[in-house]
Amino acid sequence: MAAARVRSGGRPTLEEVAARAGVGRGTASRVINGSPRVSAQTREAVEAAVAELGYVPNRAARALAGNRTDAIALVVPESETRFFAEPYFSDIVRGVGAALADTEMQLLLTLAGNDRERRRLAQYLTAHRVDGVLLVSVHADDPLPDLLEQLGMPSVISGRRHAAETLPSVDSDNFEGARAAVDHFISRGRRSIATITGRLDVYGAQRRLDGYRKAIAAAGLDPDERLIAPADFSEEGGARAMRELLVRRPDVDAVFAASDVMAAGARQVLRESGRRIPDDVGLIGFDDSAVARHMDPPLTSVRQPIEEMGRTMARVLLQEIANRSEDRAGERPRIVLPTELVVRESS
Amino acid sequence: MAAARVRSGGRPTLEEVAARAGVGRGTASRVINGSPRVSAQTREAVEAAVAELGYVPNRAARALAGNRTDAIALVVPESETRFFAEPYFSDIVRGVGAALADTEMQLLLTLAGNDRERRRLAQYLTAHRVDGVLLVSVHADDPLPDLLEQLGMPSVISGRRHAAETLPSVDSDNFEGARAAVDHFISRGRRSIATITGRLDVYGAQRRLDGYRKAIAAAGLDPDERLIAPADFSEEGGARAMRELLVRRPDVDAVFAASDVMAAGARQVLRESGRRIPDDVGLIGFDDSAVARHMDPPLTSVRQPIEEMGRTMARVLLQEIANRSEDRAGERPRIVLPTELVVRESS
DNA sequence: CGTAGGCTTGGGAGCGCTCCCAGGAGGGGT
DNA sequence: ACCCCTCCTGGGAGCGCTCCCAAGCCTACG
Repeated sequence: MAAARVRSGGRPTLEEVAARAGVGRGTASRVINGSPRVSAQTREAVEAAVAELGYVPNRAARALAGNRTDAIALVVPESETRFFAEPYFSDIVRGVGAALADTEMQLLLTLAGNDRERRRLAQYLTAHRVDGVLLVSVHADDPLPDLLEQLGMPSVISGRRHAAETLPSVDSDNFEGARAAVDHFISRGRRSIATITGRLDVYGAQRRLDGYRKAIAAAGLDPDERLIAPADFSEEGGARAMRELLVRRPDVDAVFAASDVMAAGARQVLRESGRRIPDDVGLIGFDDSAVARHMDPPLTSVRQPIEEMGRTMARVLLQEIANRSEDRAGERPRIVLPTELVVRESS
Repeated sequence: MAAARVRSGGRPTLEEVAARAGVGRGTASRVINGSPRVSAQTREAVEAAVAELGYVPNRAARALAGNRTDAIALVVPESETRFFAEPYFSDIVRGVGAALADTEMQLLLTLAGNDRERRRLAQYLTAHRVDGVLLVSVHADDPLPDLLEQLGMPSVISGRRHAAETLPSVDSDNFEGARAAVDHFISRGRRSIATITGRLDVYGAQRRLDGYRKAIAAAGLDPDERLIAPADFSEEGGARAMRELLVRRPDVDAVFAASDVMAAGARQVLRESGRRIPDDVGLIGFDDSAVARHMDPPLTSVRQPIEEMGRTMARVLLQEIANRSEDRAGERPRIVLPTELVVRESS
């Protein structure tokens, strides 16, 4: 008895839609998944039935039968606190969200602070089945990317771990951004240009330093190592580095900090030392975050198109997922988006 | 041939675990789900097999068979931008995350700005099957809560829509918080105490106003309506309201703003008008957010235990879900958490 | 007029799990 | 010694869908 199988309560199933449209289950499925191998007439009938019944496919059933989940994870190596504090992450999420907006794809946020958690995560991700993973703010010795690669999980990384990144990646042009900042100082007649670096085990931080060096060298300035102060992307770290710089080279007349937050720390120290910005010392940050706009004076900063990076990462990942299921050989895209110097009063 | 069913590639299934442990599928399932009706010996054998095979249950299969998803949605009526900008949301998420940490429950963030989206969302949520929904920052005429209630979806609301809220809710004591703020002003000898309200279609904002009125009346002060300026929780709104207040009652000597952000707007205007805080005018905010601590002077503010609200909401929701599946009658908990006045220099 | 080939179509098999029933093994009471 | 419970256990049924095979239909061509 076919009718017996069509229960009336609860949510409609594919079977019910098919019955209503007077077609088979397979055909109904084809229509719903946009297969071209359906006659126009049939398609219409099924679509009508879907509308009338308010049918929405059951995600779990789909996942089970189709061996996919229509979900991707964004893995952030941070605690909730920092995740929400850093505008970087929210911009990424916004971009990813935008790229996924007209997709069925669902976004899972996964915060995993330490390596142990991240190791477990790999298993977890493959078991709970997401179709792909976006990795953000990964440091060089993170085990997760390799684990995911071994497990054959499509992944995209923001930035990269090192020059020979094997995963598909989306990065901004840290090198050129840094160079532009230093060139800007040079064009304004600054000569003792220092830099405060981020953690150098982060590839992007290294590239910013490379860009700084390149610009100094290209201008024929003295490449004094005392003008390079390492820090850790934190405000306090920026302040500490600035103090060192003032001791080592009191004549410094420009500082390129590898993040706005570090620039904020540096600014504080410069103030306390009685130096005026930009009159005595020019200051440039990196990220062009809200911090930069609200600083006093407003901070010149290298803008990264973070939201676009998020959008691009999502697109690349979707492509990777499609490639894999079609068994096509992927060519591991490695995308670099341009940065832009936003000039304000601090330089 | 039993062995034929046990494929070796891919992730292990329950069946494989059961075979390895030398028990039936049902028994293995019982162990994994912590049923008490298993002998200690059997339990050990299964647990060993799980460990050896690195078995992790397939979520989709579970969801399909068990008609549940082990996932709940946090629905935020905001765009990504505001979601990340407001510390309120991050605290809620942190609390919810904490409550869910040692659960299998997964958290889905769903941002839906307008009513149309929210209407679709109800269907979406029931179809994609989450087990329950957390609603945050809902305004009085939002269709979503009623829709969810009709659909029988367990839901918990933060704050409430009106005095006769039907959904389980977790709120902070807005009334007492406001009253404490005004009482504090009164105890310091302030007499012309104004308030800047939030959007009054938000129940909490209304209650803060009620608390203000109550305190004014209790102290026998003149309840001048010109001391009440409505705004919308935004910084700009706070500034605008403050300007109005200064025109209507230039003698104002204290302002209770229904949010820290509005207090920030008010502060700006007070400064511009040449008034000193707290010497000429006392200022108190609401939320005790980071803004309050970093303001100059540091802002006295009414602290809401937002993170705890998140934690409580999650707990209540888990209870609701459990109740429903056990068909127990729920008594619709309505929880109100205490607020606390954090006194700083601005008052 | 026969047949090959292209389109559509229906529906069986199976994804991995939970639910539940029935059956076997003990244990205690009379 | 017998019966009735209780406790554990195995495995069938089925969740709603996708995949895929085979069958039906039609057109076009020899």
